[in-house]
Amino acid sequence: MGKHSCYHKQKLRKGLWSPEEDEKLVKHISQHGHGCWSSVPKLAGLQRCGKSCRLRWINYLRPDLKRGTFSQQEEDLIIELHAALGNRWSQIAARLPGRTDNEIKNYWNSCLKKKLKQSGIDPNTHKPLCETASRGGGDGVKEAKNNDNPGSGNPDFLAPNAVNMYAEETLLQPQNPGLGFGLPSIYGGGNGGGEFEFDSGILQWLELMPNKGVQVHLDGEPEDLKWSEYLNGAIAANESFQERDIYGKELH
DNA sequence: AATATGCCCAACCGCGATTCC
DNA sequence: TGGAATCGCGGTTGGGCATAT
Repeated sequence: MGKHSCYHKQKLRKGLWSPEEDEKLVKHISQHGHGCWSSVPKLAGLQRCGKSCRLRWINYLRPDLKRGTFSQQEEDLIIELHAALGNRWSQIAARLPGRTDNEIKNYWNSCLKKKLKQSGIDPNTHKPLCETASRGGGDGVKEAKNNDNPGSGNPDFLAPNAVNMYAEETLLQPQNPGLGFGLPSIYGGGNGGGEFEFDSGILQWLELMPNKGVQVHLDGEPEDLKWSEYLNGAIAANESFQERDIYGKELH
């Protein structure tokens, strides 16, 4: 079978780190850098494996970590990035300074997924739940493995009705030269809105995202909302989502 | 007040990718 | 060039805390 775990090699400590261990690790890395992780525990005087030391440093001890609750902007960005990248937590984390992939992954699994579901959106596909349910979709991480991530090349990735993600045109101007493709539309749909398309410029593209919003159509009039505002509205309108749109307007 | 249940999050595990020798 | 060592990622687990009963 697979490679055996480093924890089996010798009597190494497992579980939560003590303040003393943290102190040793921080002291060692601040003085010498981490170098080769497998040699860190020995040099730092720790009964841990290198892998555990690396994880502890990256997820908890690094001085540039932000910690604390996620801001609304961060939350928006995670949702947007997840829609584009799927469960590529390290890539998502790279776009959120001071946050770790583990932290984002946990936040997604414990909080954002739930929030999206409450708003009637499948957190795996970012499609309306009624749509995914009709295709025999369900829940859970397992599905994410089935190449069902949006942004991982699924050509079938369509959008919730009446919701258009848009990028403000101004963002496509001077500071972002060289973008050779049109306005992105994660959630196309509505009146013939776009399919989910992007090319290798996806990361450049995502740099435009923070000011992007959601366009909802109320009584035929488009209204621009921030993604977070859309989500909150959607959650409030949760109960009738299947029959009505997020603001209670009947579908069909 | 005691117990059960649910949730959050730090840490572990397994595996593919990359680097080293 | 191939095998071993190491790194890094994403999924999963389990301990501890909060809330419900």
